[in-house]
Amino acid sequence: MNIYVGNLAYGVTEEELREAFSSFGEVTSANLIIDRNTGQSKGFAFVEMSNNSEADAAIKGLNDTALKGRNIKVNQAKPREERPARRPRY
DNA sequence: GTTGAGCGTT
Repeated sequence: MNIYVGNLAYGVTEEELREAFSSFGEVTSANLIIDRNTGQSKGFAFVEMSNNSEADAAIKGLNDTALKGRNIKVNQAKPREERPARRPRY
């Protein structure tokens, strides 16, 4: 179960996300999205949990709750969009 | 400041 976490404060880390979600169940992985160009957080992240019922509980329990001073948005993540591959010149 | 990456042809 992949979980999308948006509206994050820039100061939030993957560890903090993992801790927050681990209180609802086992966190398989936490992935805080960082802009590759600026090196700054994009303000959202993805948390993967092994048990989907626990994940659902985490979504309900953490959605729209304060984290580092900002209310986070938690939802089931959509499949990552495949980026257009750059192709060789004709 | 809300849906992810990087390799740098996948």
